[in-house]
Amino acid sequence: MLDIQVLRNDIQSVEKKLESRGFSLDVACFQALEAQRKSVQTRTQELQAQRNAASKAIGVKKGRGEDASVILAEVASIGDELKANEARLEEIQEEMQEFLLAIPNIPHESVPFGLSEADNVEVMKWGQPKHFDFEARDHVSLGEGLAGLDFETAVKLAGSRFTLMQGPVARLHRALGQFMLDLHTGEHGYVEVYVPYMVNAESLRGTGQLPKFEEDLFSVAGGYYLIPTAEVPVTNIVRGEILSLDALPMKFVAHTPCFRSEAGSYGRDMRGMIRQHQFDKVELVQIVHPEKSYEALESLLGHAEEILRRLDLPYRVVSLCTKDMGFSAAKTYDIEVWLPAQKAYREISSCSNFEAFQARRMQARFKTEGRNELVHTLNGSALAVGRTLVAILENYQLADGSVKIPEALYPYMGGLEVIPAS
RNA sequence: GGAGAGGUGGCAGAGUGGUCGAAUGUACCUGACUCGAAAUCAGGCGUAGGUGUAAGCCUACCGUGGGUUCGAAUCCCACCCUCUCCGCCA
Repeated sequence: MLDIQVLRNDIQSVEKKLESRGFSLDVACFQALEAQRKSVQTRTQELQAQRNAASKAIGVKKGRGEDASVILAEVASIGDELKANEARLEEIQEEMQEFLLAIPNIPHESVPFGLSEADNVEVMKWGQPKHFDFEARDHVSLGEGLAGLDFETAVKLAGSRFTLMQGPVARLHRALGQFMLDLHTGEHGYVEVYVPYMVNAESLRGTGQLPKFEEDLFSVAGGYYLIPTAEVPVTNIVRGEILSLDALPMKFVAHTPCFRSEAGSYGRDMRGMIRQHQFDKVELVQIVHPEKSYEALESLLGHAEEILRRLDLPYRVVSLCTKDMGFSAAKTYDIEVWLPAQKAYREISSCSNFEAFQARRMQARFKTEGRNELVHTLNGSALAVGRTLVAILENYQLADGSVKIPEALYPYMGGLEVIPAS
């Protein structure tokens, strides 16, 4: 959510900045609402003050045993107008809230301008895409050859966009989650958290998934939603809190499944486990002082990259352009890993600084001299576990269809160094 | 699932229709005293919003949402949550 004061004072410049992400801000609507709000609110508060004064006077008179019928008659005449004004004010404020909740974040000045994915800017590249002296197979073919990935049975169990993993491949998947958690807690200073996999609507509003993107979520009985990312429960830890200055920065890591309806992506990535309704992810979240958030974004990105380096997987980092960024982000880096079968870099992590956008929705603040200030929030995948598994299968494949285990994972694989083709 | 108790400021804890945004204690901040500290004394100390150049003034908030009333922390209704006991369960 944007600061309403900024909209009041300088809506033109906000409009211009949002244009760069392809969002057209309805300035006239805002100004009309704001004008109404101002007059109705002023009048309402005036009437409330009158009523309060009269009620107080009645109390005083009655306390003395005097007659209060004159004032009572007076205050009765306020009643209807007050009620009407209060009701109207509430309507206007709700409308205003809805309006504000639907506005995306303003891109940071360092974000490249662009109107499509093609305008994303490559920031750096690490490692050499491997070439094989045989035709590289994709993870679906490899996984089935290892008796490790079974999409047909997953369809029977649940439907499309689910995976059944078995044997060493299932173990490799588990190993990856463990490896990532251990690295971030052991070397990068994150506190491991275990969180609910279902959350309420308020949490989703806090991080920006609601009210605009309900169709991307799975909702379940009882008013809960399955989390689309650990970002939601983890970031909402600080919702409604006023933190002490020395509590910052807070750094959390969580390994959770994520559930996404993938509405609107029919036909995209239907093959394999690139795009699933359920996938595991290790998520980093930082709650930081506003002056430190861009520093924090770079370090968080580095923490995610470190996983790929230790696994020796070639990748590149791109800075998303204005149009391609998510709703809540002020700046986003994607990390893309090399997939030999697709001969392309594919997204495996997304690291974003939300500045105060989520904090304002959540009312997450910290105490400074004299007043309370909104924190900045950041998060990033480090990494998407399923896609990392895909990357390992494809990058570590051997000519006979067996797959080597990255050395960093040996301790987690009980000595297994190669998953043999069956 | 059954029975009971309860949700008030950072914490503890009063307040059951009226000058209550809320006593008191404690924590915290400032000042005095002190060589310094402790103790003591004085003052300050919630959040959000409106309005104003400002000082300030005003409004809302006592789990949440409704209702009754001139007036609600206090009365009524619904919901949420916490605790205790019983049952069940990983």
